[in-house]
Amino acid sequence: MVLAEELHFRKAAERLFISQPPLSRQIKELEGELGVQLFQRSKKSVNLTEAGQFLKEEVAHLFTRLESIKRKVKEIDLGEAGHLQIGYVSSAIQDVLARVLLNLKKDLPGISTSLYELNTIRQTSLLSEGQLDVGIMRAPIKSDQFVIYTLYKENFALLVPKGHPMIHSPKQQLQEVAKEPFIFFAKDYSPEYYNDLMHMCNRAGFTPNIAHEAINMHSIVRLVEKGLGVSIVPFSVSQMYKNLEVDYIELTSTGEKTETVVAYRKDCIKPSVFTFVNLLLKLNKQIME
Amino acid sequence: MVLAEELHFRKAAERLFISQPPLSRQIKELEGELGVQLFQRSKKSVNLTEAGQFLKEEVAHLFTRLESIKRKVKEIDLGEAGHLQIGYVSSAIQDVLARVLLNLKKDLPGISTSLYELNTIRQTSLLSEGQLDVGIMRAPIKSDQFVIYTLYKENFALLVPKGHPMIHSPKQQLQEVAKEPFIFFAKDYSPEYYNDLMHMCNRAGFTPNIAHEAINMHSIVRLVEKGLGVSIVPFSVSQMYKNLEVDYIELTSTGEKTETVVAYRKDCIKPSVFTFVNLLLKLNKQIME
DNA sequence: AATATTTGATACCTTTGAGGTATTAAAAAA
DNA sequence: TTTTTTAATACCTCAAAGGTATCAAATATT
Repeated sequence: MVLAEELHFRKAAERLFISQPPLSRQIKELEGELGVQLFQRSKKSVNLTEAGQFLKEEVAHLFTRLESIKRKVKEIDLGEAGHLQIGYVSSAIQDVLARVLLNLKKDLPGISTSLYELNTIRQTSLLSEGQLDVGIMRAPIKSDQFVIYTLYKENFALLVPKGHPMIHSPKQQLQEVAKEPFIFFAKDYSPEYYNDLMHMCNRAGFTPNIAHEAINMHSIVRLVEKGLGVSIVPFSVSQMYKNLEVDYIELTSTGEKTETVVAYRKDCIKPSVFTFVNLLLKLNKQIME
Repeated sequence: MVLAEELHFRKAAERLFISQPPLSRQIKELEGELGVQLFQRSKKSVNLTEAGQFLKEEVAHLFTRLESIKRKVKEIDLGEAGHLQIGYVSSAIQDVLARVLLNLKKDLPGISTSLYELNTIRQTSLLSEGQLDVGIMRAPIKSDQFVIYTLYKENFALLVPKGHPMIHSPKQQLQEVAKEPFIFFAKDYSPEYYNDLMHMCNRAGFTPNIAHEAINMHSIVRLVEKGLGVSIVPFSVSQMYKNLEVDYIELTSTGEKTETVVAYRKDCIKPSVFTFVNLLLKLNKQIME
């Protein structure tokens, strides 16, 4: 390349900080290896042959490309580039997640993401298989192969259709809806969560009449809105569905709390995962204050 | 690359025909140079990091690209690829040229061409400057810096409008149109050719009355067709404009001939030029027989 | 549980080949 | 004619690529 630019053996050798003879030899060897004459030499001048001209242009492109690859490799290593497979539960407030993604897009455009709405069980298994890089899900997580950070703990809320008599009741205790049909998360789909709710009801002294089961938060709220029953949901869900015809009654007295966490594999070595989780924790902290 | 494929130092070293320790060192040096960890090593397994995975894919592309570049360089060297700047005079039969280009397109798609209709003078100067690789033009060429091959020698023909009385004349000598207006190639545009025609007329005992000058063959034929005069053209032109309302009277008795040649620079080193000229001469010979 | 085997890393030695020096032949400049 | 400049050649030197021996840790085998 340098000789192709200089078209002068001595000057090219100078630029390469070597002496002229080794350069002459290098070029000869290259031509021998390709089986193609690249330079037209005479005592008075050195010129590129057509093949040499072509090779010079192409190799210049290769070098440019190689440099950009090296830059990107460095970015990936620093967690400034990469692709993330992210899972989240439907009940998690998507507010923080959306902010994180906007921030990433603005400051670290090298990081791209794929998002999957998945329940906690599915997320843990996909994380284990390496199909998922990060999961935003609901505690407790039994496995010990994950690094887990709490995003927030919150009370549950009783979810009732708008105009339900209980909102005028003075005590607002869970027992008051013991006789009403309940809408739960499907048991085999999210057993931990199912059990949580069941225990709450039992402690309140009744076994709920489960009229319907659903597999995501949106369906539950819709069913309640249509008057098909009541449900118990994390209180933050009230932020997600403000404009629907439902009411939320925070269950402060039960003492039960639910915890949303972010998790990734202990043996994770994708730098972008750390970038993502750090940003998530930072923005989450800001929102919590 | 080999380690990224094998994910096993010993096996990779084996494939590279070196022992394992130097490979370990090479990888360590590469990682040091990039400042990025590419492999996740443990005693039980070797894996690519995200950065390593990216680098592997990109470098694989670079290698593929490099191979295709080497192939093309070899093709250029063998005259099987390249780009040719070709000049030709408007009076040359384009039949051979068209056949050459079709043959090239079919058998040597790596060779692309740019065609320029130019007079002999312009072609010789562009050839000298290196703006043109090959010229198809009319002899004589004065310069000694070209390799020149004769394509064909031919008689001139008197070009007259269809129905001109001379076609019924028994002798068909040039003198018979001495009084008629002539259409010539512009003198400063193609002086050699102009002089040729002038000498012919002089030898026939008259000085032509030049009513119009034109700068390409097509214009001349059109002007004659419209009855604006007569002209003298190479006989092969009759093959090019068969369907126009003109007649050609071959001037066999004058003894004057015109020669079409192909030329390129003596110091030409573009292999595709030789491919082109050889093909041109071969096809021309076939046509002449 | 004990032993054998396999793995990548380390230390140190060997040798190849990249680079340097001296010089030449030919062309260009003085 | 002399001097300078250029790329090529011959030969030498030494750095760096590769090899050998070995280690420590993890598996596999007994």
